[in-house]
Amino acid sequence: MTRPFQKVCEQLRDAGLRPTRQRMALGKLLLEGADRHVTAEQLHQEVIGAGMQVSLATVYNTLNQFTGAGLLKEIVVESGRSYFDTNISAHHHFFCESTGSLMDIDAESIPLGTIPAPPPGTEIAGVEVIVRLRATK
Amino acid sequence: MTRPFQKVCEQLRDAGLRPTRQRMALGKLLLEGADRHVTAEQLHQEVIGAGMQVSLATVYNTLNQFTGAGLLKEIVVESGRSYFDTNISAHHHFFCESTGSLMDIDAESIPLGTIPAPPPGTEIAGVEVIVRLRATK
DNA sequence: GCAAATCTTTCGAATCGTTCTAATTTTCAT
DNA sequence: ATGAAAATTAGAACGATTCGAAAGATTTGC
Repeated sequence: MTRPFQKVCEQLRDAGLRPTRQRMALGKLLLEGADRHVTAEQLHQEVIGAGMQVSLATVYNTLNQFTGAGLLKEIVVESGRSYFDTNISAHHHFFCESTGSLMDIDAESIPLGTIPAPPPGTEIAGVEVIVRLRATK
Repeated sequence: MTRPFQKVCEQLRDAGLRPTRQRMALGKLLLEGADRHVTAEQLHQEVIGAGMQVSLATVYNTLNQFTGAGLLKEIVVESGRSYFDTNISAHHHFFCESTGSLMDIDAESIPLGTIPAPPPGTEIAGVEVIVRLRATK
């Protein structure tokens, strides 16, 4: 039997992040199990609810570190709120403004034609498609 | 000779907005001339610099009203900062994270394949593509 | 093993962009 | 002109995020 959270631990080490108690706690919530979209506040509630002692500032720090290390993707769909996506493969999103919910769209589901050449001195870092939804009345 | 700002005035009336002094001042900056991307703070500086007396709160109110009336589009590319685009036709954007600058991409330049059907109870309100750029070193 | 050096976490305060509030001023139809 | 309705204002309030300094861990050299 392998140790339970060995994988998370390795992911952190590979990313150059020490496997501290709070990073492991957040890593367990984010890096195992199904893909999810979380805000810092949601994740803080969740980790507190699990009986772990982690400050909101550390949740922010950790989300930013994970994102910098490529373990998460940040998604910006509303000014004033950041979502973090545990699905780091290239893909797109539905965003429902009325409910604030995000849903993944596979990259292949929206074939993109050629992207225009970027301006001189820049290169393309990523292409994201957001399909905004409204509730039908 | 036609009166200079008649067109802006009509646009406001058509949108159901009274052509007040400050809305006219902002309308002149936004609704005539070339397409542009502005933040509330930038626009406030600009209108103040032009010698007009307009509060920041009014700039925010007006940007939101113009957006609601379809005279502007709001673009979200960074959490914590909203851009407003005077180009209201369907189109996409380059966004350079290092400089914070936005550039338009014609809708035809990025042909989108079929968009997956939206979840039940929702309909597509819009599709936006953001091509994120980084500076080449 | 142990202590020094380094990295992390923490909490509260600070900051940012934005919205709200209540009072004043402007606009428009009469 | 007059009065009702709408708009503007300054500043307070707000939520999300970041900062800063001190306290707490972890690693490294010995």
